[in-house]
Amino acid sequence: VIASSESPTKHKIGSRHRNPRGHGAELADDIVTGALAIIERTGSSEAVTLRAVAREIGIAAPSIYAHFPDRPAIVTAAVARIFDELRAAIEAGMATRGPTQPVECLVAGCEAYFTFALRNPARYSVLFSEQRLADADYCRPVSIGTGGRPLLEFGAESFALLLDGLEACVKADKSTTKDVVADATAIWVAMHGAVSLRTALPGFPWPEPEWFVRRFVLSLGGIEG
Amino acid sequence: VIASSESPTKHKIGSRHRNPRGHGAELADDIVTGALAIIERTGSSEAVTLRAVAREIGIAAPSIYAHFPDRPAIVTAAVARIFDELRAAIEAGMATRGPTQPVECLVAGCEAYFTFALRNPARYSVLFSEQRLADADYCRPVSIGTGGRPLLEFGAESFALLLDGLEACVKADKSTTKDVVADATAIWVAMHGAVSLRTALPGFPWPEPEWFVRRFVLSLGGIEG
DNA sequence: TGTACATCAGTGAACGCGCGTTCACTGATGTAC
DNA sequence: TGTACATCAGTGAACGCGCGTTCACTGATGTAC
Repeated sequence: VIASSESPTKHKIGSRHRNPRGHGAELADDIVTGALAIIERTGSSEAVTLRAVAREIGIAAPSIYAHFPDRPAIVTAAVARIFDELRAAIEAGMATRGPTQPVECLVAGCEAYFTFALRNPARYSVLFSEQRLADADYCRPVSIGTGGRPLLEFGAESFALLLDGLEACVKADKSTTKDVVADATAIWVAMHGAVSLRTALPGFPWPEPEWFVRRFVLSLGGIEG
Repeated sequence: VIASSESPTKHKIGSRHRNPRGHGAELADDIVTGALAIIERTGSSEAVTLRAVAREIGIAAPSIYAHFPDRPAIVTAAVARIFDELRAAIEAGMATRGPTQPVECLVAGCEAYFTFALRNPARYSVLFSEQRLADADYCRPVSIGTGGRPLLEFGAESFALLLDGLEACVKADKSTTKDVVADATAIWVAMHGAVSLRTALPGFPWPEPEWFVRRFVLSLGGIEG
């Protein structure tokens, strides 16, 4: 048994320095970052075990308990970060079009959603993974806000961007939809199905992403019907 | 340590009789049935471990190796059964309409798909689970048959029913689609997104299934555009 | 200024568990001679 | 008809692994007096 050399598989053991006094909470950020790295590398949130995260960032496994009560809590924190990245991507996409082009603005936002999911398949797939949502407890009903808008716990801002985008089309007489929430939901689920199946079955002869997005937005959004 | 009483958690240990000579292959069926029971109970194909299946049907774990090389092979066999149930459900749905009602026939088939998924969420969720598809090896390209139809390894008959249904609408001048395969794909992914998100987020204020199905089929299929 | 003490930010060893997999085996049933 | 043998359909014990979780601990840093 060779004991002196460091194992190359445990790449980060000892690479981390103890946080100075009063900065202990910074480890929580590192834990989430480690979890994201594992999700990225394995493509699955199942691989985010306490021990794997500890290995990833070079700490002992029990140290995690000071910051997270259990495994799902780590994944939930990682998901919150991913939802924030997604929202930022959609906002950046929509910002490429001015308020005088509501249809193109909506399409650009949806294309940004699609592109984010295709470029970050591992990150995206965790967001609405049944596995994860069963671990966390998302069976309780979503409360409803003004205008019949559902108040989601996660992804609320992203869904609001979609609702706002479609509503802007209605106000500019570009959409004939009678139920913005229902039609936005239809656009969302269609895009989700497209990206998740595309990721799961990369060998299938998929249409171009742009074709999908435009078709979903225009057909399901009641635009140039 | 109490050793005499049978543990109530291992409900089926010893409940199974050895197959008669020449009927050893029948255990393979029981293994798949056990796997389906576990999928149904846990909602996940991850829970289908060799030991869990063995426990379920009352055999020793190593007995499985005579019939399946590894864990994913069991799940794949279970998935083949589920795809067959799905195809039968779609066929039954489409059979309620005659060939003179191609649009309603297509809608009925898609409603059957939707209903199957909502009534059997655990079974359905395994079919296109990224987890499972990563375990199996579905990254290789799907070959293309006549008319640009993809030749899927699983679910081919179900997808063919959708293609046939939409093509019948085109032939009856009910659909203006220019690309049957692409539009059928759009309908499929939209329905998949709807059922999988509905299952994952039961608390969301979802529209009625019938509304979703009709909207997807008519809008994305180029019917009464 | 010195020193005892409290707190913080973690660690290392150990536990019991379920897992995939291997190995040699068992006992019933058929078959060749 | 008897009997040795081959085959079939499994079993039971054991292995090493990674996991969540617990427990008592360590060592540096700040603080009260």
